[in-house]
Amino acid sequence: MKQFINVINDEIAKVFSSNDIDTKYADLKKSDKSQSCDYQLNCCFALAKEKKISPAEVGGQIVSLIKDISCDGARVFETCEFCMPGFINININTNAINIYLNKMFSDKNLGLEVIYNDNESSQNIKNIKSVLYDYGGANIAKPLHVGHLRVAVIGEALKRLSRKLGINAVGDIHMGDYGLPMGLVIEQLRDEGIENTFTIDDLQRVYPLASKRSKDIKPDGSLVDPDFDKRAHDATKALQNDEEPYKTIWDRIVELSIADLKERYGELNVEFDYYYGESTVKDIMGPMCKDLIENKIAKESDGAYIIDVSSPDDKKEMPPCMLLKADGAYLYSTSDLGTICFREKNFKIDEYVYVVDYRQSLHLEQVFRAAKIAGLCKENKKFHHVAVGTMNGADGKPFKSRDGGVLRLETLISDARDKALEQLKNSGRDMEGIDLNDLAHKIAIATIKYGDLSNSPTRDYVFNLDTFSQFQGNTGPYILYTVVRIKSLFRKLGVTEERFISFIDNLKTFDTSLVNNKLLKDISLHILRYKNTLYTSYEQYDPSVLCRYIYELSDMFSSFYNDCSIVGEQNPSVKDYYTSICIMVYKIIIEILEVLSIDVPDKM
RNA sequence: GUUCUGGUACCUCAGUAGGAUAGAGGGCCCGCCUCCUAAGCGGGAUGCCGCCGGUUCAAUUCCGGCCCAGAACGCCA
Repeated sequence: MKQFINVINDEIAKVFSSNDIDTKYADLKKSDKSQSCDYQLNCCFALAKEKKISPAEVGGQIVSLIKDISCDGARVFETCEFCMPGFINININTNAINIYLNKMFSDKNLGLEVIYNDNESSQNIKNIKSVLYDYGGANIAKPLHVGHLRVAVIGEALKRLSRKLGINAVGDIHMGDYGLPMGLVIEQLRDEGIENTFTIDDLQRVYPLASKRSKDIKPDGSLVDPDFDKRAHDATKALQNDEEPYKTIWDRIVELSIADLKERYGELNVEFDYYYGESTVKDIMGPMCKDLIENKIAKESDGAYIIDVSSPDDKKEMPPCMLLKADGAYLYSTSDLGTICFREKNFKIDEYVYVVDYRQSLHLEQVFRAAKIAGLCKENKKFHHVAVGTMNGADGKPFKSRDGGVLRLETLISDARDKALEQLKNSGRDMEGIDLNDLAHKIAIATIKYGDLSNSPTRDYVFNLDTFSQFQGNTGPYILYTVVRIKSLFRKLGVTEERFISFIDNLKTFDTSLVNNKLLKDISLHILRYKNTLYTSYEQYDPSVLCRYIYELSDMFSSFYNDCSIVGEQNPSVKDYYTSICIMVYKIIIEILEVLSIDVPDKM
């Protein structure tokens, strides 16, 4: 189903083409001056130049050409006039808006269809039918910290957004589950004699201990415990050869860790389809490297093996991708390339999206190029790196715990929960029969996730719990509050989901002269931009577009809520109209919160 | 050193296919509950859009240079 604004643009384009005006100018823009008009057409300057007449003359001609256009039997423009120095200002007819709203909400999918069948989506995403999101990066045996928050939350939202648009999307956590850290942990567990009985708490305690033990040096620069470091290396190698008891211990580590990760990510409503890790590709890397060396794709350099990934039309210098260390050991790039092999073999993917810290931009660029050069995937395979910025503290530096260490995600969530609980208690509201802890958790998650998602993914942002917890402004709690108020209205009005459609049906025939409310018109026009907003968000890999959209919608709705008594409205026809506005706002916000994977309580 | 990213209100940030008086939120000041959740709503003050040049009828937006901040740059992941 075509979007309202595109329907109008198409009508304008028809008129333009039969009057020798380039149809590219049939492009309505939301007006910056929303007080005076809804949309504007900015083509007068360009056309004036083209046709060598004044903008005013062009404007006058265009106005007379388009002012009477109609769609679905309804006149589209209420007003359409030229304004100096060169704008055409347009007000949309409310009746046309209501007819279109009815059409949109009568469609169970709100007018969305599969993106690659859609004549409105841009060329570069049209062919995308399946996307794999790589967005976890958690490490086995290590607790999640704030650094894991952004990628998880953004990745999950992008994955769900794809699905909303009919694209087959899968998420892979791509765990760090192999290599030296494993050897360190295993040896430490063995030293403590708990290699068969350890718990997840033991693991999280042991890792920093073992890491420190292997690195501690004496004043003269030599290791305090060289034996331990060597044993850890040996254990790592033994594990790679599936030797016992290392294999059994490692299996237990993985099992406990995945269970814990599922629970932790679950608190954030983040779930992965696959818990693959570096170990998944351990048997792929060897043959892959051998093959690349034999085929001269990887070349020897200072004992190591590298793949030249530079290209003649590079504007910047592009260092080679390193495949093997001089001692023959694998690197990050090796496992990333192995992972591409694995995914190509086991999935049918049109685009790979890596939601990973921006500091890995160069590394990933090298890997993507190397994969193509090495023939691990097709030359035209699409790779995209969502270069995620860091979450900073008030000082503008990466967020730290109070004592200056890495802040655990758990701690962050529990701080937010405490804050929510405190706010609930201070609100003086009747919370009879409500599970306060559950509610506080929902608010906390909304606070944290929305705070993160509402910022541009590729930029650093300042995390401030006090700001994010507020009920004013573009915050999670404010959005939740808006939805909860609408839910409360539905209870008062006796409106249930099943009855939504009957109210929507009334829109078709509603006598628009009964209500002359600019706010309601703005809300309606905003709702009609839903599809376009999802597309923009998808094309830009940016969930903050969705946040801004529902914030604006919530903001307008709150004003409406304040201005008009909905439950108390006397005219039944107007009351139904108000109700349908509530329903539409509610549905849109709920759908987007589902994409952002933020739960909404019934009351708060 | 090379390359990348950013510099917009006191703070946190949008925005611009070049265009009409540059936008939000917080904070600050002033109003609004006999009425659906006031954790809400309305109003107000606040800007050399980093600096200098160029292109243009028009530049915060495009181009060039510079300054400042952060980041990446072969044997860590």
